[in-house]
Amino acid sequence: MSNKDGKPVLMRVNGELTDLGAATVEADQFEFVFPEHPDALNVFRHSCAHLLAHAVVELFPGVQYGVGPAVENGFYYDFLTEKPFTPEDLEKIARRMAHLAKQNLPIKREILPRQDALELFSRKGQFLKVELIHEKVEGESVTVYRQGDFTDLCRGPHLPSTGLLKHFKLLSVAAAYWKGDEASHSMQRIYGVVFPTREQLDDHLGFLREAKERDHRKLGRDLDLFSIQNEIGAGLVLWHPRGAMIRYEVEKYWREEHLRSGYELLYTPHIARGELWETSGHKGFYSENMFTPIEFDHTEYQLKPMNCPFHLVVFKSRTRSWRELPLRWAELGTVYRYERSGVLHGLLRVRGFTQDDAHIFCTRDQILEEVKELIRFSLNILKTFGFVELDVFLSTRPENFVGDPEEWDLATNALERALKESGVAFTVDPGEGVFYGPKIDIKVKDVLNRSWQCSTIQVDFNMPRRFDLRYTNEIGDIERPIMIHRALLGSLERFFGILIEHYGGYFPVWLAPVQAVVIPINDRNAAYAGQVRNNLNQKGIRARLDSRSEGMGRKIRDAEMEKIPYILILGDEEEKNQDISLRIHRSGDQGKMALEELVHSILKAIEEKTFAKKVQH
RNA sequence: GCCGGUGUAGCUCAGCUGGUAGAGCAUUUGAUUCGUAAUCAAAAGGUCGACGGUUCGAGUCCGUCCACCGGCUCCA
Repeated sequence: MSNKDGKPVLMRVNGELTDLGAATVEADQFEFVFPEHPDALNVFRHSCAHLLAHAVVELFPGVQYGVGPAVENGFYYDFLTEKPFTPEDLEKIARRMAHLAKQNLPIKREILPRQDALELFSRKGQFLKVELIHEKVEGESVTVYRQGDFTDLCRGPHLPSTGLLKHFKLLSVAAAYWKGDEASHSMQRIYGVVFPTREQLDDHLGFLREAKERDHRKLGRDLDLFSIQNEIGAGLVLWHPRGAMIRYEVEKYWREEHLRSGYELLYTPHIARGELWETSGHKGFYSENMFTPIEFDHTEYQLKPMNCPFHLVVFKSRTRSWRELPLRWAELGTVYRYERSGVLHGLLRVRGFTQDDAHIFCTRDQILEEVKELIRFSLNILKTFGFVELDVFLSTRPENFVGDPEEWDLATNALERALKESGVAFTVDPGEGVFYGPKIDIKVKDVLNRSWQCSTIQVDFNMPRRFDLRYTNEIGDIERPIMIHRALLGSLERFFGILIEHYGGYFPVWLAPVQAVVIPINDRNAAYAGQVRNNLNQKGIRARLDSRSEGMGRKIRDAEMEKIPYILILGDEEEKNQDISLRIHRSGDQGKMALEELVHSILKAIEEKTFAKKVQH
């Protein structure tokens, strides 16, 4: 079943992965790489992409193959074809791949003179490859890999033979542009996964199933949290009572934490005059994402895509002293951005959303401390939601930028130092900064180890200049403040989507829309059950009474499916002793206990923002 | 926006080559009063995504649009 037969599949020579068959010269360092080694996985993927192309070329004569790399979770290969592939085609292709793998064809590296390679691919009608050689290959020799009758332009390395590719699955087919260019050919991209062992493949397919089960669009409907409907419009979210409850709790926590950390809150309108967006520059560089202006009273108004201009205008509303800085202003500001129809995706990509925005106005000298504080603050809040593993990126000056390179350096150094002094590991993303300044991005990892962009911290010299912001410094001179933009959760909609998937719909008690359900076993117990429910409500616990004329089993089942953390079951025995029987979702029966004991436990879980836990007697 | 796919009851899905719509779950009502994941029965529920066309007749064929899904590109 597995490849654990002790045979190496690659070599590492002087640190570089190479084919087993490669001629070795003067190796200072040399080791064999076995299938189980993580380095081998990308090669498995890449070789499997070749196998895919091999099968497609055999089955569909006339198809041109483009590029087929290994990617994060598997591999793909792009094909230029008259007719798009159908799901049945995929099955057929997979069968052919298995057949070719079974033949255990040797995969051979060959170096051809440039001219020969060009002729070879021209003869086969593979003009995309000819294009690639012209564009990408420098020098007079071209490396190709050959397996059976199939030859592909490739740098390698590859597995020694196709026989190792046993555990793969083709997942989907989608369109992609040739070389990512919208103006170029539309290609058919086939995605697949491959692993050295059956076990790993099964694990991965299990992961995909799990991810599908957790899809926030499905859970949002099943748990009645939110909807997005045609009648309202694409990308516009309706928060149903249960989703709204969760949002309310998130917002409450968010506000409390901000007030505790020296922020003040702002509220600003959803539209503003067109001139504002000219001053801010958004009309110029952001117009693609802005909705068409509205005109009334001979004045143009614009639905806001950003909150920052409003905050700048508040800053400008009177003179500011250095003694006031830093000013930390936060707003849950709802913005509207036009997104191309094809990119909308549940709560993760919408057209109207509420940013948990904040702008910090400070002096140059304060940037470092403010950023350090922002990092601490962000990590602390993300941790509350169970996001402990993070990927942090520092994005530096892009090619197109505004402002003074010296300011850029100042800001970039401040960000870098803040990260280092905070002891946060990070990766530099060169040239990925916003045009007005460098930024720190924080991506959280959810329970399925998937990465989601949430927080962003951006230093901005540009906006304060455009709005001519000033403050008076210690010696009475006028200076321009620096602005730091930051979103922590990103947007409430997006963050909600991430939370739903992270928790799989099983929210911690403080967020659970319904925290407890009371189930009377018999109509005789209905009055007592009502009392218990009221008692819980009075303690601030969101409890519901299930008084339907249904069996207990049914009510329990429904409560479990609704993912209600605490299920209280009351029959004659409980009523007699004035206690309750507790069931915790996913954990089952917890036995009888006094109501006060349970209330205490629930309130503690709410307070500590944890999941429902077994009660300690 | 682009490429491909999809759109039938609140949800999941049947509906053959055009002849006038069906199941399970959910809902409502009635019966049932039950000890840790589905009690029984009945009823109700759809201008078949929208608009236009072909046809004696369209859920089914054609066109346009809308939305959703998988991607590309872009992004909170």
